[in-house]
Amino acid sequence: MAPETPEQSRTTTPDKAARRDRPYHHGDLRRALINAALEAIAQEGPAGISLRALARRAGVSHAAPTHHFRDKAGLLTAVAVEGFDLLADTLQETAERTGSFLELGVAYVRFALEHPSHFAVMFRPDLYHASDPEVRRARGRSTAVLASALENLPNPLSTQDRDAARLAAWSLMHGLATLWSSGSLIGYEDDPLALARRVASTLSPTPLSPTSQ
Amino acid sequence: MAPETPEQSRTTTPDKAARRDRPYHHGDLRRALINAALEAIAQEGPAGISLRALARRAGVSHAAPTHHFRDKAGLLTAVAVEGFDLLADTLQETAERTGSFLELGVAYVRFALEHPSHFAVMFRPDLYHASDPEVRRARGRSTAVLASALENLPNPLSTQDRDAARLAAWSLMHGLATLWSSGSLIGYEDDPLALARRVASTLSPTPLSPTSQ
DNA sequence: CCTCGAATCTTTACACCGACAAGATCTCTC
DNA sequence: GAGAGATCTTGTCGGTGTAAAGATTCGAGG
Repeated sequence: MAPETPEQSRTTTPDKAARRDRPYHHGDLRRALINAALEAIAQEGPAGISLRALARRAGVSHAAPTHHFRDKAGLLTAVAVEGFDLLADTLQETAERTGSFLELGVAYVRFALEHPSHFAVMFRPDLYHASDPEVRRARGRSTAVLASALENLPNPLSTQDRDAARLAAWSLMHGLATLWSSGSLIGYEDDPLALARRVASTLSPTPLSPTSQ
Repeated sequence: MAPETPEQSRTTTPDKAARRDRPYHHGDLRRALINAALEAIAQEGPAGISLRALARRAGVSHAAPTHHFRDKAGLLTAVAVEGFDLLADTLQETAERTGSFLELGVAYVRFALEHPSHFAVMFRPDLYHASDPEVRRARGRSTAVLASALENLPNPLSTQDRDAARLAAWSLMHGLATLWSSGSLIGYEDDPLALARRVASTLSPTPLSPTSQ
């Protein structure tokens, strides 16, 4: 790595390189740090990241992150907030588009697969400031969307215990996503989304929703 | 803390104090470190523990753990092994005693509640040496017991897709246990075992097994 | 009993990390 | 265009994981 090029090109590769001719202000260090964190978490897990390494990766000094996130937990708090908002968006969109109970479960698992770094942080409140108002808001939105979607859907669940049924649906998909992302599902087939469909069908015996494949 | 008492009392409180008159060899440092780790994990999570703090707690120098566990991940590997063996024992005993599908699920959740430190490590392979032969053995035993127990039980599940049903049962209880221990279940009732019963009943609509309360 | 190798523990050292404080540089508003 | 505030740097401190080398104790074989 030799970023000795003295030309004043602005943001040719804004993500990866640590350029020395960078202007004093990074431009969007906050986002760059979050992105670097997401990449690092995907590779080494949330416990393996270091603020200093992320700062190096973004081409800033080791103390630069302090001002954007108060501390390491602050950075992971931002990741959790982003994750819960993303999850809420995904669930809402899926519920409105398909109206299918099964597809909602699949969407939950798909979120865990497509955003593994977010998912690895969100449900680990010991890693971030769980009582931060932003994270409370985002988490609340996420659970609210999930609850209302399960409420308004044609219910394949035995209506005997509505609360238990909702929690069962959530637990089922969360458990599957967790087991998969922890690598505990070796020996099962290798397509987790197909697994999600088969598992979700166990809860809702309706053969297939006509709204989607 | 001033353990300056020069009396040569041997092991009056063998667990907690860091006594200076301790014999050069600890006696069972390995177990003491694991126990200290379990306590610390229960309080601060697996990410918050430090080998040096555990060594202090056990009253030995900071490098003493190296010989028993190769490194920090080695200590957590031992915790994971112990956890998987404990889980296998619990599940087997429950299956043989009650023969109830519902009770098996409840036992899974109960294990997560009664051994939170073990549970917090077991399904986080980025924290330990997941390919260690001992942990492979213990994990394999655990899943084998679970599989065979679900196989031999009177199946309340739709037999259409046996594999999916087994995975669904596992995912359901694992998800519930995970969500609970991450504190995501605020707003539900406060007894997780009762929750487990209600959730498990969602999967198996048989009202109640007569073998247990 | 005694000796010597191996197991266990200590001491020392090094690089890395998170957090803090103080100063440098840039930006933006009035 | 000047100053206030935001952003980043440099320097520092205690703590941590790991490795190497030395001290102490145990235990097996003479």
